[in-house]
Amino acid sequence: MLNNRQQKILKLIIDDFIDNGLPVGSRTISKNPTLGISSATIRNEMADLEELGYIFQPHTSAGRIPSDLGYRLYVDSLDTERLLDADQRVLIRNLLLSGKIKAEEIVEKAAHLLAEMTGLAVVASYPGFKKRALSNLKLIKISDTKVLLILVSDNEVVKSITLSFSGTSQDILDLISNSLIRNLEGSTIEDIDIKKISRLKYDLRQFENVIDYLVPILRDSLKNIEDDEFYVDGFENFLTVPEFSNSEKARKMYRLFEEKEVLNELFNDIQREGIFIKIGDENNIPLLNECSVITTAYRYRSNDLGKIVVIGPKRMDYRGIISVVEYTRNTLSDIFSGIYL
Amino acid sequence: MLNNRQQKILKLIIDDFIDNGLPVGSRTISKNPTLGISSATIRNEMADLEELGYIFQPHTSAGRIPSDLGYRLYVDSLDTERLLDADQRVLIRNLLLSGKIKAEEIVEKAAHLLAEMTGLAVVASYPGFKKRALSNLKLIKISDTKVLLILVSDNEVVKSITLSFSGTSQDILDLISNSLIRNLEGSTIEDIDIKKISRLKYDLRQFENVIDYLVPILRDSLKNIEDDEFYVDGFENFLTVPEFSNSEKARKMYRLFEEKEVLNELFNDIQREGIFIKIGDENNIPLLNECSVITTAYRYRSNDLGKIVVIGPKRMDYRGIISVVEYTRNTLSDIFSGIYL
DNA sequence: ACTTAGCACTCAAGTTAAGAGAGTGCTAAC
DNA sequence: GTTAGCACTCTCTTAACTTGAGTGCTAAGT
Repeated sequence: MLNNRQQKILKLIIDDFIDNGLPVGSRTISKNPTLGISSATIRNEMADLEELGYIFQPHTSAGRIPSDLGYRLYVDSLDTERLLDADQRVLIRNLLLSGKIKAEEIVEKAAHLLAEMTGLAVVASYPGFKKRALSNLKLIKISDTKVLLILVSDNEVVKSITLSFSGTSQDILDLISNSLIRNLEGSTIEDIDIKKISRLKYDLRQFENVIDYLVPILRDSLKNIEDDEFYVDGFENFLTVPEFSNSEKARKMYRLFEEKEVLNELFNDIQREGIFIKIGDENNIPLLNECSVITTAYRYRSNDLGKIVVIGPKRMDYRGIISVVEYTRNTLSDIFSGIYL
Repeated sequence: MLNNRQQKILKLIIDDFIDNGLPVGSRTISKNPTLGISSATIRNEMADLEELGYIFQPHTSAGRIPSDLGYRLYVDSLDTERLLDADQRVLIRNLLLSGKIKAEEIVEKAAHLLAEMTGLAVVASYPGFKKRALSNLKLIKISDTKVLLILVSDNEVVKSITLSFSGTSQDILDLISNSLIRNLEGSTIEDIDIKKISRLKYDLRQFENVIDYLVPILRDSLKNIEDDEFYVDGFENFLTVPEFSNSEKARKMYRLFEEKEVLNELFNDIQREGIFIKIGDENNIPLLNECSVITTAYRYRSNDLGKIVVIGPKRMDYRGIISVVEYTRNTLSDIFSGIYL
C-alpha cells in the first residue's frame, strides 16, 4: 500500500506529533537527514498520505496530525523487542516482589507501578472469584447479631460477607464451618446452591433449627458476591492532559473509573495474553474515542487470566508504554506461576 | 461592632455572592425592598465594611466579595434550626437504614449521601480500631504458604492480615485460634504484645515449634494494622467548581484525598460532636485555604466518636449544608446507639 | 448628621484590526 | 521525480478601542 518512503514519512510525522503535540509541517520533516528530500517533495507525499486517510490537517495551512488509521499503521509496525533496559526490568521486578504477601496486593501494586511509569490511567483485575473452587470457609462471630462469613478460593482470594445472624456461639459456628467446608470444598463458588448447603443438616442434626435459620441467609448472601475486584490507579494523570482538563470531560472520565459495568465491558474483551491496542474510535465506549486503550492479560498459574487495561490519550509513547506493560505482564505471570518462590 | 443595618447589608452581600459567584455591587443591594436606602448610602456602608475587613474588592471598580472574616460573621450568625423539611429527613434516615448490615457500610453510605446532597467532597471515618478491645480472632488457611488472621473488635470492625505461614493444617490453626482468643479477649488491640501472645505456649505445648514460628510473625503483623478507615466520596464535585477546574489544583486536591496522613491531620482536630467550620485561611492545610471545611462527629454507642469532614469552596450554601450534615450526624448517632433496632 | 443625586474615574472584558508566522498547494523549471 | 518559488490561508498574538458595571467623592437636600 504505502511505499517505503511514505511509511518513513508517516512514522516521522507521528513520532514528532507524539513528542510535541503540534501539527507537523513539511519543513520539520524535511530537516531529517536520513530522508534527504526537500519540503516540497514532502508536501506532495503528505498530500498523498492525507488522501489515503493516514493524516489530516486540523485546518488549512496547518501541519498534519495522525488519524486513527495513521496511528494504527504506526502501532502495527512498531518493534518493541527488548526496549526496556536492564535497570528498568530490575526495578519493576523488585518492586512487584517486595514485601507483598497477598496476591491481590501484588496486582494492586502493579497497577500503581504502571500508572506511575506510563503516566496514564490503569485498571487491573485479579482472576474472577466465582468460577474458582472453594478451598476454605469460616463463620466468625462479630457481635450478638452479626456473623462474618469468610470464603477462600483456590486462587487465594478471600471474600467476606457480614450476615445478620443472632444467638449462636462461636463453638457452634465452628462446627457448622467445619461441616460446611467438608461438604462444599472443591465446588466452584457459583455452583454452591441450597442443595449443597443443606447437607449440613445430616451432619449436625442437633443444631437443626440453627441451620434452618442459617441456610436461606447463606444462600442470599452468596448470590451477592462480587466477581472481580478492580484496582484503579493513575486517574489523576488525566487531569494534566490538556485534552481532558476540561472539567466536564474530567468528571465523565472520573465516573468511568467508578462504574463497575463500564469496567466490566472493557475487561470482557480481553481473552488472550498478547498486547492489544484500540485507538480512538476503535473503542466501543464513546467516552474513549479520543483515547488509546492498551490491554493485556497475565497468566495466573496455568489456566486463569488476570487483566490489565491502560488508558491514555491517543498521543502517547506507544513504544515505551507497550514495553513497560509487556514486561509487567510477564513479571506478573512469572510471579503467579511460582517461579520466584 | 456592626450596627443592625451593616449586618443586614453584609448578609445580603454574602447571600448574593453565594448565589451568583460575582462581586456584588451597591445597586444590586439597594434594590432589596426591606432596606429602602439608595445605592449611594450602601456604598458608604460598604466602604465601612471594607475598612473593617468583612468584604473586599477583587479590583477597583468591582463589586464586593466577602472576606474570610465576613464569612465567619455570616456563618456564626446563621440560624440553622429545623431547616431540613420532613421529606429530606425521611429520605436520609431511610437511605442510611436500608439494607446495610455492616456498620462501616452505613458510614460509607452516609459519606456518599452527603456528597450527593451537598455537592461537595466528603470524608468519613469509623471509630478507631486499635484502641478497641479484641472480641474475636481466627486463623484461616488460604494456601500452603499463607494464613489469614482475622481480628474482630468489640465495635464490630473486622480487619484481616495475610501471614506467610506454611505447613499447618486448619485443625491446628483452629486450636491456636481458640487459645489465642481465650488469652487475648478483652485486651485492646494496641496492647496485644509478645508477652500475651506467648501465653499460647502453655496452652498448646504439643505444638510448641509451630507456635515459636508463629509468634514473631503475629507480632510483626499486628504492628502494621491501620487504625482508621476513611470513606471518601464526592471528589468529582471539585472538578466542576471553576476555582478548582484548573488542572494543577485539581490534581493536588485529588492527591489530598489519597494521602492518609493529611486526612489524619484533618481528623485529629475533631474532638467533639458539634458542627465546626473552618473558613479559608483558618485551615491549617495550605491547600485548603480557598476552601471551607465543615467537620462534625457522630457518637458511636456511648463513648466513641466517628468523624465526618465536608470540604468545598468557601462559596457554598452554608445553611443548607450545615443542616444536612447535622441531621446525618444525628441519624448516625441514633443508629449506632441502637434506637432503630 | 444622614441620605442621596450626580458625575468623573477605574478596571475587566469584549471587539476589532493589524501583523507575524507557520504551513500549504501549485506551477514551472531542473 | 524533484525542487525552488510564490501566492495564499489560517491561527495566534498584540494593541487599540469600546462598553459596562461599579466605585468614590462632592454638594445639595432632609
